[in-house]
Amino acid sequence: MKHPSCRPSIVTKNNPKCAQCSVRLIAFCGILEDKDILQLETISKNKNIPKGNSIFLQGDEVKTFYNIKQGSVKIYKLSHDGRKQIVGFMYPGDFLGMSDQDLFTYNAEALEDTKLCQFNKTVLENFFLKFPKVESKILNLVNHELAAAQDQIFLLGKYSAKERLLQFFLNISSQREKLGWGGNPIRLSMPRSDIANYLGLTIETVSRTLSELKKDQIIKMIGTHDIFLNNKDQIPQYLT
Amino acid sequence: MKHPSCRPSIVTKNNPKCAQCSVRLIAFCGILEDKDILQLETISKNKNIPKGNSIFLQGDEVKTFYNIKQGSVKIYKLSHDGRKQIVGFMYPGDFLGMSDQDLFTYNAEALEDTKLCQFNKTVLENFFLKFPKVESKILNLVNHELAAAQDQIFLLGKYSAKERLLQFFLNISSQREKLGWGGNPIRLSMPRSDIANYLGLTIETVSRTLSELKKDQIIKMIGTHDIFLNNKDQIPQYLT
DNA sequence: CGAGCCATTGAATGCCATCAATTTTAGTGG
DNA sequence: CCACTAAAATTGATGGCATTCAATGGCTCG
Repeated sequence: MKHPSCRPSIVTKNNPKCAQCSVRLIAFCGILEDKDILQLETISKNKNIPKGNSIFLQGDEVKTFYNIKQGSVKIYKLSHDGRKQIVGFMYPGDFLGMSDQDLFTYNAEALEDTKLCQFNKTVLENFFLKFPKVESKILNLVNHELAAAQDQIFLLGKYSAKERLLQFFLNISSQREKLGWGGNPIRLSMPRSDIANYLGLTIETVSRTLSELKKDQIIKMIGTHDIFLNNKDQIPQYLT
Repeated sequence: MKHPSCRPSIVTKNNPKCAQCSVRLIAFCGILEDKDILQLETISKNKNIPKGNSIFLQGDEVKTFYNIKQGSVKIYKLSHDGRKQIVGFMYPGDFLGMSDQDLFTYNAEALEDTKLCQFNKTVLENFFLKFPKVESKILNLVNHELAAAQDQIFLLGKYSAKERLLQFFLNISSQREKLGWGGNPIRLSMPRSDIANYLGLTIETVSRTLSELKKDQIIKMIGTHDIFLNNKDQIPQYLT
């Protein structure tokens, strides 16, 4: 800490500097013009979540919304008998915390060190009244999430293990492209156990299937978490 | 047609009479007061879809929204190689047609003779500008749909055949209760093939599992489409 | 460099799918 | 109302893909 002007490294601090935010173009705040986004800045706070930490838990009261600026997050549900199912992964630009319930129906946990923009629920809802198009934008994002969930239902209901993994890789690829990063190769920010759980498979099946995909020259792996898709354009044909 | 005042039996006609609509309390229009709902009435049309007919198809342009007044609808996706996956069923009070895309990503088909309230997309979106809380209500409904889709992901990823069927019955039961009908017995408005497809199973497995549930006295069937849940309150414990 | 976790590979089991046949239901017309 | 027919549902026999159980290999990080 060199200068007195440096804030202490607390988890929550003000002044997110929305105007030059890296996810502004794809996030909900992107529909606000420069003059209006200053108002949003005054009601938002930065929050850093270290890898492996929870952002909120199933059963917690919904009183905060989040915007992901950096990192990645897994969303999972627990049944009363302890079974766990990951229902989604979220990435920079995604809006987190919307619910039709008063309590969260799922857990959110950081897969890597993650930076969030945090809003008080009531305050942001009042902000909607002044800028209705912000709420429209969020409706749009939720609809997008719903479409993704329906795709996942298709995957779980009809795809083989090999198809599930390939579809998963393509999803990550297009996610990266949306963020302006390269769509190939891709990086898996989660362990095999999370991939398996998300895809309705076991770790062993994921591992075996990856070995097959490597043998068949469909993918190439650099280490255990970076994957190059060999004929990426050919893959979608035999899915969807 | 006894009186000249009777309209011809066309599929689409005006004057839905929102004020005394049977689904008003649970549908999106329920947040409007009596004086405001008259304005909604002027932009809505009635539409009847006979059993088995499509409401819209995957790839169709999104230019109409629907509100289900009576009947039931199945939502399903097709992959390019012809595989089909039902991703949801919709019932009276549900809002149909929202999308983040310009084209529908799924098909909607009436499971029984169904009555809809129809809105032009652009017109209803302009209506939102005048009554923003209508859009808030729809955001709420979409969030509810998303939560249901996440539940279905859990079901497909972690539940056994027996659990899938029981969960499905409980869902229908609570749907009926929301409509003020009895939650037990329940009526299946779709054939076995649709149940199987929705639950990620085959017709044969559904049939076999139903036989087991009957043998174990967990359900009692009246005909092939009416089901009485014997100890309904006990069932949820061993799910969720 | 070693400990512990994560990933991979192997062998055997099991649940649900597939293939096949029968029974029941529902719809139609005599 | 009943016979007739086609579709839907049920039941049986077999098989396969992914799981489960078990062991080995390979990172990663103190």
